[in-house]
Amino acid sequence: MQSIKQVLSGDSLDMPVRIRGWIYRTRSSGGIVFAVIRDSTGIVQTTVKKGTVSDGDFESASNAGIESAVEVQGTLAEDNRAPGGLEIRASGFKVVAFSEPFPITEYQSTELLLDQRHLWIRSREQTAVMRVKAAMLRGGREWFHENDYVEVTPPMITGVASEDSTQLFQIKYFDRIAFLSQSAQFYLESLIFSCERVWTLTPSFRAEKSRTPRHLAEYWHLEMEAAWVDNEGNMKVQEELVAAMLECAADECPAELQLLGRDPATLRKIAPPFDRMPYAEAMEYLQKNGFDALWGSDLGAVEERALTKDRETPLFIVNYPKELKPFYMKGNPDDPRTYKNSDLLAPEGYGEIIGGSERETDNALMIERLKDKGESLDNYQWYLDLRKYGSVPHSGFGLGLERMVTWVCKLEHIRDSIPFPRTVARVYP
RNA sequence: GCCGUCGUAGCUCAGUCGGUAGAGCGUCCGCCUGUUAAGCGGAAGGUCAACGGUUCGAACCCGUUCGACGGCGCCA
Repeated sequence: MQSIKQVLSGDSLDMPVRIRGWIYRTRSSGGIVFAVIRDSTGIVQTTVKKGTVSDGDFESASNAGIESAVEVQGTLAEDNRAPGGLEIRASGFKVVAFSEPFPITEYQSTELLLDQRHLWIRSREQTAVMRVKAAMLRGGREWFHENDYVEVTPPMITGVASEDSTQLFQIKYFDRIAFLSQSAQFYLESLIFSCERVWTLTPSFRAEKSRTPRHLAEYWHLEMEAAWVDNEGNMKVQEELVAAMLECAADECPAELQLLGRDPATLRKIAPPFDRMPYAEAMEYLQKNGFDALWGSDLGAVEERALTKDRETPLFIVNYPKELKPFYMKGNPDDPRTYKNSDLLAPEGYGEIIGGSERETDNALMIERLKDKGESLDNYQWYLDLRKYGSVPHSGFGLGLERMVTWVCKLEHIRDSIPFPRTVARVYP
């Protein structure tokens, strides 16, 4: 048994081959059936002629509809009438399982594709996205390994909010209430005192009622935290990691990227260092371009698009005003109105993919900020402990994996970057 | 939370002025030995999202509800 990719790329011409997979398209013309077969690696046309195969096999081929599981043996032949110029001329055609009429046909609405998600993920586009995502993850994991980071496993059930607590999913936890994690950051910060450099990949849950092409209620969060690293060092990690993920995707999935409309060469060109633009400068740029960009206002989707739509490489926006960011970021001595933090914006207008900062080490400052926000200190006691016992400068960030995939795969909506998207309006299938 | 669009055959949609419900694709049957999500002939397939109202008469006008999608804000 061979994969379709092996059959098409090897030296199988005029040789006997055997494949198995699912019928992708089928047409018949009396005594000849054209069945295009799909497996996880590609598609190829097979031709089944009456008289060339057994009558039973011919009847099977005639009756098998789209998505029927089949096993075909035959000879690979060159033929310019075949899509792609190669086809398998069958000597045997076995149906492993006939398919009922497939619900997804030529015309599809968004609603149908979401309702039939468990079937739609068989599509070539979705398959390509999954492979690109896997390659990106492998590139990232290897980069962390080569740079002496320890992969750790924080909890996903938590009793404390690291962001706005209205955005947490509540769960029943025995006889009390707990929350689904929206960030592993506090746990990673705890772990740097032993491992020094840690990273993790976990699901994060956000109960924001966001209805946009950039939000999921459940997404995969790639987070890193490292001791002895300042904000600039934090950005170096980000750009090297992103470049490593892009390189692996370009190396392992050139065909998948092409299918999705992404030229792998544009990814290979992206190398550190990425441009750094202070928040203040970004606001000036926006004002010159007709935006009402006042100091202290956040960058919305439109602003992020304006800043990056003509760029081919990601852009760091650094030193945001304190009122826009959470309490645990390190103050910026060069401009006390701001933090030592960065957001990384994807190019081509795809928006924010990473948020990170150097962390505050002064408990008094953090307590003051929490009180200003009206937060109860009780939830943060263990976190504040971390600054009492040998606190060190440290930094970290969180990367929204699906946001990065959306950019890399040129997707219109983040839901296509994950097989079973969880959004405000949908938990099925 | 706010703004907007849409619910008609399995799917994608049309449906004029309020007057007995339409097409293409898919399915089923028949024909076809080079098709490119083929072609030709035939058949089956409908709670017009739900409920209420106006009217002699409602897919169409009005109201309510439900569902889906698009956008904003917030975030990764």
